[in-house]
Amino acid sequence: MTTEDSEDALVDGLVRSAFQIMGVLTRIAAEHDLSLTQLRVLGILRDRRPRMSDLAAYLGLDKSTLSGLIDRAERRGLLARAANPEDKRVVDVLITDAGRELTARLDQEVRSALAPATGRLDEQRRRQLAELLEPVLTPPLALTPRPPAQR
Amino acid sequence: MTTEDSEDALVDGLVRSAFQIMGVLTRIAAEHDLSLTQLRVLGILRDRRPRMSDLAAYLGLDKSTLSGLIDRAERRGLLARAANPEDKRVVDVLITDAGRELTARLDQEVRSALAPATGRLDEQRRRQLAELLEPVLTPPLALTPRPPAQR
DNA sequence: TATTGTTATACTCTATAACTATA
DNA sequence: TATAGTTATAGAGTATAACAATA
Repeated sequence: MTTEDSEDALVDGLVRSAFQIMGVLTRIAAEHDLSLTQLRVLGILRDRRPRMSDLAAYLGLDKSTLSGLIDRAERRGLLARAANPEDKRVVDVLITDAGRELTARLDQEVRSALAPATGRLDEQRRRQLAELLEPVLTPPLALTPRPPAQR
Repeated sequence: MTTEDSEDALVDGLVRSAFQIMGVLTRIAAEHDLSLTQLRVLGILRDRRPRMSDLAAYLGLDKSTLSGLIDRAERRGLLARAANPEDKRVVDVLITDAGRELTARLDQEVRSALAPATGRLDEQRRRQLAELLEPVLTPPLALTPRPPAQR
């Protein structure tokens, strides 16, 4: 118990914190009739306008799954589909003003909900924790540009 | 961007790491035909034998949801229901030997999958990160004992 | 009466397979 | 032929409501 490997201890902590964070995100999403995935999509679209297939790949979902997901959010006016002029097969996804407003509200609620937890560290430790987390994080896949050659 | 509040930066990092960890857990669970929740239940049952209602509350799920979840895992022989002698209404849930073996394998796969990420920190920093994470973590609800008075 | 758990129902999430349109 | 996306279908996850058994 006291003999735990530093790597094991870190994985335990990361997994526990992941479940805790997901619990908060899931609850807040549900309070706005959103699924966790929809909340995540809104967050992604805040500063990106990907095509369906790239978004699906980024989320690790099948294209067909994303179709339904986008359908439901589009019906609620949170995001929209748009034709891609360069390739008529492609459908781009973008956030609407309503979606952006909701996302800002969700973002605020998440920060408030986590404040009691993050507030248990002082300013310096918070910064230190964020810094130590950085190298562990996978860089977010770049969804935006589209290099003409490889793909 | 450089002017970000330390609390905001920490929340961003925690949320990103949560999605990353959940991605790994979901993939590994799926490779064994398990849902993320089932994987989590197996992990919980490793050292606990809760009643249905407590497990549901701990997971933030409705009792009816848990019934189906336990049904499917029980059909696969990973866990079992048992009558509670003290209260005939109660159903306890426990892991089977097969469930325990699978859980150990899953645990190993998770650690391997995360090794490239955690390995980006040296021994000392790993320990430091785990320590800083500790105060942020909600203590896991005690599922085991059952104080006779309150509850 | 209140609590524990299951069942019936309905909707969302998810993947696979088959399809259409475009490249 | 290959790629992008949708639709049809089916199973799992989820909650609400109604119910049975027990307290």
